[in-house]
Amino acid sequence: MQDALKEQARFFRDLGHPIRLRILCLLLREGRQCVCRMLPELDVPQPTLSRHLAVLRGHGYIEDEREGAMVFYRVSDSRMRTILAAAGLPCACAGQDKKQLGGM
Amino acid sequence: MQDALKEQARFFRDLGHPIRLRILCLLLREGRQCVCRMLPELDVPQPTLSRHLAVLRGHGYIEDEREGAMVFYRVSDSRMRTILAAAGLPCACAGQDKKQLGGM
DNA sequence: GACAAATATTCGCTTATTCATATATTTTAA
DNA sequence: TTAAAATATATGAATAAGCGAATATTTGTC
Repeated sequence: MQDALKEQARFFRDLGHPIRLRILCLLLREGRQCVCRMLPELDVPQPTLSRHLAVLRGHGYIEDEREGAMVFYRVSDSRMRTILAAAGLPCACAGQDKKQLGGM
Repeated sequence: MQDALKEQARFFRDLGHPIRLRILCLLLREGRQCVCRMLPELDVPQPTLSRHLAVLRGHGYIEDEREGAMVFYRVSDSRMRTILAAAGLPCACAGQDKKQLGGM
């Protein structure tokens, strides 16, 4: 019962980092993106990006698909767009359409 | 420009604590509540509650009104109910009406 | 003014997060 | 099988966030 609360709290803490917010915004906008293209756009050290991706992936907010040497990520948590938009992040309002593209 | 992101991130981090989530849920449900009534319901040490209230107050999510020896709090951030509901917190769905009661 | 109730703040300590640097893994291509 | 590109993980140090215990502040009452 209290465990649900702890999980909700972790959810918000996971969102509570500028780089992770930028990753989510980027993915919501683009729908699907590989790390090598996020890297120059986000302009952070590669291990840093990778670690933040691991946090988001580890808790199920994003999913990865390997394609050859590249790994593509996309947002897999349906709450994400609504929450980021409700919080006032402009990124989360746009790109709603691209989400279906790139898919199977 | 990046400062807005840092502020958004802090917003989520501020939400990222079980006690603070419980405080917000309680206030959304009750509309307005004094610390002395939150205390038994949340069942945490008084200084702990006070510190978490200070975090929420300091960043403008809640507002306090002193009435004699008691201090009443209420949610002052309009995003809060939507966001907590979108994140799946059940508390945030109820009590929508009580918000106007207890007013001046 | 003295005291009690309600609330807030400070202090030292512990735990969690984050970062930078180095290194490892996986895949493609030669 | 060697090399290079893409991505991930490990390590140790720095910073932030948390708690309990003690103390301070404000208000009402006598």
